[in-house]
Amino acid sequence: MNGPQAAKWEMVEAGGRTAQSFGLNRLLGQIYMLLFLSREAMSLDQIAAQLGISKASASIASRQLESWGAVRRVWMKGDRKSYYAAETNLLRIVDGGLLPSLLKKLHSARIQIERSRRLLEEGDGDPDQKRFIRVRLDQAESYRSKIEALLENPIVRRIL
Amino acid sequence: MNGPQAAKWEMVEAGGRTAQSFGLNRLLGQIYMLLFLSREAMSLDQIAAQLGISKASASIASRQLESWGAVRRVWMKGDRKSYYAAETNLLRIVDGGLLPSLLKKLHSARIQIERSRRLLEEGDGDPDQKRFIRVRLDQAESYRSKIEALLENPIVRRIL
DNA sequence: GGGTATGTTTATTAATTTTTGAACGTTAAA
DNA sequence: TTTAACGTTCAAAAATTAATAAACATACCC
Repeated sequence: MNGPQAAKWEMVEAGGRTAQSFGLNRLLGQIYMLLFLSREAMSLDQIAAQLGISKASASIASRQLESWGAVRRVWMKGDRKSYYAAETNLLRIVDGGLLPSLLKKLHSARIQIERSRRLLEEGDGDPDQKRFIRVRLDQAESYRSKIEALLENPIVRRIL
Repeated sequence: MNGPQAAKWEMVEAGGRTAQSFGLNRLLGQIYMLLFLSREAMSLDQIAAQLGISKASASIASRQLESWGAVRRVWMKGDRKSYYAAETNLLRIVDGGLLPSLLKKLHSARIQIERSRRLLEEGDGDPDQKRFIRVRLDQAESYRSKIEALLENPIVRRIL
């Protein structure tokens, strides 16, 4: 194998391992890295062939990546195939998928804490126990909002 | 079920769902939340009983949490059982497990990029192709180091 | 020492996730 | 209107991960 190919393959494997280390499907990291290191956009067949996987798997994983904004579809004139290209701008990936998804989780965490607080106050029980849970729910909400503030902080964005 | 119990259970379930949404074992979120909302530390038997799981599962998950610094073992005088208590200080969890683990991943990413660059430069191949891969590896390393800088930035820590 | 209460490991089972080939639907060319 | 080239969906197979009971190890008590 020549230099570029060897380097690319090494990165593709590392991408797969990294994805797995975050609890994601290995293919997500592999496909992203493959596209990141490809000069031209690739069709599903090309992706599947390069990675030795079925077209079905390539299709599912590529659309997953697309939904996160990590990859985009490009159309070649005079070709019905759809091609995928990596989004190489980190901020665009962050804004287009990662950040919204984290903010959504933080939002539902807030809703959840509110719901629990309601259950706490509406039901009865030992006052001391109630007081304790109340303090902890407040603490949880305090951390939650700090994390939210962190994600939305312009200083943080500017570092990337 | 009374107020505190209902509120607690609601949070335990939410913790499990949140853990799963990050690709983690559901029990990790459930146990942490159970301990976070418990006034006293809990033994493995208590944890297992409350969540309706085996002691083996409770043991494995609790130690996992402990290794991340999210939970700590406390010893009660005159009791051979080991009890677990939630670490409720977010910064301590971040410093004691989360951050080190992310920094470790970033470190091995750097090693990986270096290895690929070596493979690229040592092997032969089309010069244009080589140049392209080189640019992308540089780009990857640039993003990697920015993320590292972000995680180590004191402003970021101060927000939490 | 023998007995008991622990936590951990292990081998197995159960559940979940990933992967696939084949069926399907769609589009556009022939 | 066929036919062919696609991408997607689906049901089943394969692989992985989670959960368990039982065996094991350890520390403590008598």
